[in-house]
Amino acid sequence: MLNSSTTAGPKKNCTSYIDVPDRECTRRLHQYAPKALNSQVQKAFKTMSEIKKEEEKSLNFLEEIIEEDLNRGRYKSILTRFPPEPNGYLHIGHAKSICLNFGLAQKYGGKTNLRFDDTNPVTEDTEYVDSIKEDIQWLGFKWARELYASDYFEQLYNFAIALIQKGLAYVDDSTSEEIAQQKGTPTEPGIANTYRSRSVEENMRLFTEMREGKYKDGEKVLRAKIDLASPNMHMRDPILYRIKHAHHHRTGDKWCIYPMYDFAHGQSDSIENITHSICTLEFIPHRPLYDWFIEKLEIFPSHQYEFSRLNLTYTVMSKRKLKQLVEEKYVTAWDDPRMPTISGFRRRGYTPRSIHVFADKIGVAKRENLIDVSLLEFCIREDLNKTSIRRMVVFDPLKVVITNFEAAMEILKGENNPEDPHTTYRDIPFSREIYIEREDFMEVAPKKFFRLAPGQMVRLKHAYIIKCDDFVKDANGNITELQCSYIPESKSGSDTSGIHVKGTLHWVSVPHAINAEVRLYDRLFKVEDPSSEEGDFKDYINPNSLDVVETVYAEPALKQSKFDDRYQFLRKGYFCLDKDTSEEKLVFNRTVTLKDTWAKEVKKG
RNA sequence: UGCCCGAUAGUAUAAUGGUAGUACGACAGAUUUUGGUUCUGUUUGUCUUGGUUCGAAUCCAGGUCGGGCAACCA
Repeated sequence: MLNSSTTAGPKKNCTSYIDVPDRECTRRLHQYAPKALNSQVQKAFKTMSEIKKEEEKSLNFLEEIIEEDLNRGRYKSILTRFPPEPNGYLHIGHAKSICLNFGLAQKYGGKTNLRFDDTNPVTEDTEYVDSIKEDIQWLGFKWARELYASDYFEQLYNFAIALIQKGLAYVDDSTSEEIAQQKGTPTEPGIANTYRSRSVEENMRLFTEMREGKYKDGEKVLRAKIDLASPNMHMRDPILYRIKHAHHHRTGDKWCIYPMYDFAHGQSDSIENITHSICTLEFIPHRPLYDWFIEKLEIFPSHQYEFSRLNLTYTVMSKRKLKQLVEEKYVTAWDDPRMPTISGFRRRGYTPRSIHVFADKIGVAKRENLIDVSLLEFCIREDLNKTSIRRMVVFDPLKVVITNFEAAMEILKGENNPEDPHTTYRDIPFSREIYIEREDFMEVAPKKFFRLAPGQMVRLKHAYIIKCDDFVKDANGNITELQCSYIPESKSGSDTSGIHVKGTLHWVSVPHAINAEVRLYDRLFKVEDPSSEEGDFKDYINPNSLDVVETVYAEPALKQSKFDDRYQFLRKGYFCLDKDTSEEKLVFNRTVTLKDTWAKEVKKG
């Protein structure tokens, strides 16, 4: 017998017996290593703990479930599905679900079906089917099979017949108001009507006639016979089929009865042998029904698991609200770069990789959340910093004359991407007249202003150090021109001047500049969580979410811009070409700004 | 006031009875020919009250707060 005081704690497995001294050792290292040990030991210690972390990379609750199912031999491989209703465009919340469903299958060597939940013909359209497929493909995922709930209409109809014959479904002639009333409330049980006791034969006849089109919309429904007193409202004889004489985008006019979500989704999962049917939290109360159909029909037991949907600060995420923004012209379209739709992010310049990383970083859990949009911005900056092509573009020009520059022009070299060790270079023309950003000059500069001011020096990126000798004002007192001298020995890459300046400015040569339009986007809403505010969410729309600068001045290399390219306009932000670009005009979208600690400094005063 | 779900730094997310950690943010510093990047450091947390236990974020009970459910929507 072991001493109970030493064995009482650890249970479950014996490794904790070993863990205790190990943990104690780790604790001591934590306590003493930083001060007592030299840096090399600290480094080694850190590496070890990092390795440990790699190995112990924790699983989210879905991964845990799947691993257990696989380990226990419940399934040989997993099959997930992404089941959108084609009644709108996909948003970043769907991207989370897509990354989850496809990502889980990839991780565990399984597959994922794309299944359109097209059971309501009046809201759905092929336009949406196409956009959904495009968005998933853009994210880089491949579905195993492209399926439609409507493919199963005949099968689902037979399931309904089976329930009727088991005495588990009946045709109800009540109006929707009557049904709602008879359902009771969460605190009062529902009451049965006379239709509930119809015979199997009568139900069979009536349901057949429903299918044949003998009745008008709303005249009859098929209901499951479960429990009108259930504390779960979804179990109070839910509607299975309703009559809709409507044209379906795939089945045309073949059907005039359509299954409800609850009668279609679980059975579709079952027909496809989906092992893990993952949906959002609001479907939790539907799960008993999902299981009830599977049990009563004795079909493949798919299982439903729920996770919390994504919410992002300064935007809205419901299809209904997004639709409203489009229809009421608060934005130009579903793919307006301010929209949180996948197509909006795509047009704005987000990369699939940045969205994958984002989806990974936010994790998966079952609690309500509101993710700070700065995390998404971090993800896209991190990606674009490594991959984007650097260019110089002046948005608000101030002319600078380099008074001692005598040549007509000089060609300078600029690296296309300093983050890339194998970077290539482009030519940048330099001349006597250049534009700099108006905000980069101040007549009277505060202490920490590292830019141009009378008598002050700055470096022109990829070029020379210049000194501001004088400035010219017009009649209204506006500064119209700067007169500077350059230091010939200070050329980038071969600077022998010995001069050190704190500021570096982007610029373009006046005679070589090309024009473009840039569209600067800000958050769509003024408040973090528009949906939780009083009144209409549209009252909180940011009126300055779009700032169009019709003419900016860009270095000539930008003339060769391609739609797939991503640019960093030095000191300005990340940009990409917009589809509104024409022969006459280049149009760029600002994907995201650069981090700007100077702006913060200024704000602080 | 029925049923269901949830609660860990500002925001997310780990720790599965034994070190409360990570990321983003914020702040400070170093580096920098982008006030970018990179690097370093600092900051802040287990909803509450009891109980079980040598030991509780974790298990149990009560409470509080948040969310969902009464569509012929999904």
